[in-house]
Amino acid sequence: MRWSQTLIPTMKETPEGAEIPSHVLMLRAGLVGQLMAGAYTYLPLGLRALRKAEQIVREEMDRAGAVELHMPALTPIQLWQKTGRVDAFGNVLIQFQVKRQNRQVHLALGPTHEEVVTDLVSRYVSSYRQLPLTLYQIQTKFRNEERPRFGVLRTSEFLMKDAYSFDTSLEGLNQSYDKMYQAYCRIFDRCGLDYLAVEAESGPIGGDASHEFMVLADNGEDTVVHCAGCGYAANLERADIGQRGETAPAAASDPLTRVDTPKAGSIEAVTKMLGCEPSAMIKTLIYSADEKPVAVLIRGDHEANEGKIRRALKASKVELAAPDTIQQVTGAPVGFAGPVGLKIPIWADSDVAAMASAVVGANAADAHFKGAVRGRDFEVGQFADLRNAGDGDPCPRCAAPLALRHAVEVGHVFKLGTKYSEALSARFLDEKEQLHPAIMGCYGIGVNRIIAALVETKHDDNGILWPMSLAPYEVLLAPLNVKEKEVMTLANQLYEELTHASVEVLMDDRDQRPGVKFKDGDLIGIPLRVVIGGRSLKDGQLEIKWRWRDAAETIPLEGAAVAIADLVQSERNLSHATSP
RNA sequence: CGGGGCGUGGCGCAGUCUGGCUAGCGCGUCUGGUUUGGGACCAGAAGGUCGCAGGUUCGAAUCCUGUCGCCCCGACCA
Repeated sequence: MRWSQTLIPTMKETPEGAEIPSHVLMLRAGLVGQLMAGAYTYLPLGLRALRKAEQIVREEMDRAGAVELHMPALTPIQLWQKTGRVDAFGNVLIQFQVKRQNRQVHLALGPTHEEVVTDLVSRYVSSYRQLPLTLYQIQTKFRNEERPRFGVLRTSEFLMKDAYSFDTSLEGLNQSYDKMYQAYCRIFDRCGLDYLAVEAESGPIGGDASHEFMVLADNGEDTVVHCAGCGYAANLERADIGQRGETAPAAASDPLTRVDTPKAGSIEAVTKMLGCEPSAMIKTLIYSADEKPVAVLIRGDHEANEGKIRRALKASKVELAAPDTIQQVTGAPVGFAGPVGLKIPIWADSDVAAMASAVVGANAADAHFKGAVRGRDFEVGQFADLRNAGDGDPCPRCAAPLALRHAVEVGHVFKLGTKYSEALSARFLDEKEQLHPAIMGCYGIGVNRIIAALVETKHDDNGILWPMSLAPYEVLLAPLNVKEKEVMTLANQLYEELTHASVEVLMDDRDQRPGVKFKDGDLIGIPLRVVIGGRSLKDGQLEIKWRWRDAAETIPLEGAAVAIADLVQSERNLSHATSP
């Protein structure tokens, strides 16, 4: 492609509103353009990178035995009603009605396709002989994000590879899952991403096992917990915490004292007023577990984890109680709950066990207790791990300190079980003529996020550092002065030769000064730059430079196309190990 | 949904507090010329409903009311 004939609107300055590197660079390099919040046009350069990521995903899915199909993004609302996900998705599901002759048709844009694919399988699969089967598609998904952000990292419309496996047994599911897991590793390796496969919460979608593929990045929305000692890695939502000293509280001599804490309904306000540390306080959170109130005690400097609470209580639904429930249960407004005198079941995080005496809410407006001692002033029904891990907490496997890191989720695999196959009657007959729901797994990759995560993590001060596998073009041909006949004759000849050798070449044929071409070239990050003109040409040489190296080299003009094509080929063959 | 910030030629900004000539600056664009190894220089030119609507005023980019949009923090996120 000749630069003058395509659209690569590079920008010298950072557009207003772009803050994180991927957003800034994708806009500045002319990869994407914004239409509105959460909706971006993929410009020619960005689309090429996206297509490359898509193709890598497709190749590895095919290699893993998955088969591609394409389902409609337009779906009937009834399908979502059958599985109860109209409510589960809520405002995220984009719904609308259209008129068809004399009736209204209620539709939804697919945010994911468990329903559609399961419905499909229920129509065509009826025998164990047809299973296992893994179907996938690469398609635009629609989710009405409450708040799109971070440029292309979180948008309302995005390209997703979604795969669904159907098996006759749990062993089968495990095999299908492992195949996808391995395929994901190959995909992200080929894309040159530094990723971590972490244990993840499978969420209300159901299922018993789940992994997320995370690219570590400071601007990532997710938090993962990682143990450098043994390699344990998990999403913060899911991360277990190692053994904590559940020692009995020291016999405290402090009396239980009621103190006035007017309007201090938060940990921060109380610590300020009483001059104590958050770690000397106990937060008393009133949850509604399957509609029944329960108190959960968490040390003041810790964060409650609803998933852990739900599992500990063996409840199917847990949420913070409504203010009026709290008022009714504690006799106080939100912010002043405490365990002393509470009549509902009391659970506590393990760390609460080791607290000698604590500051707690007094179950009365504008009041707290100092010197509350477990066993004397209140009792805890049961202890469990109910909080988020923190930096330095012990690893659940090896007890080494855990580290918290931000990350971008690029892929997610999980075992679904039979939730959808039961709801939508995707059943098969086994060899004993028994009817069973298919056992499902589902596997997603955010294709746009591959690109955004790559840019986010692989750049320098001058621009993007594409790996060969995702680069919009492999070679940037830069004739320094397009008005010199000799230079352009050579450039055109090289362009033709390289193109015929199946090298993807972008030729900067703009009538611009060298500085402009170099700056733009670095910004868009094409791996190999070939300069024609100037000093080197006088000596019968071309200058070549890898984007990620500081120094340029020269190669003889004679046989240059072959030499460059060889360089490109060898770089293509490398894994990401040597590219950035 | 709560909190904060911002809307002025294609891009980045000043001007708004304290209303007052023809709305400026840098980049980019166009024309002509000189240049050509890290975002050149000279001369000339085009390009604006100051987000939108209403109000106050002799007079509004500027003050008031409403509204739309974008960004950030938080809540939410199968």
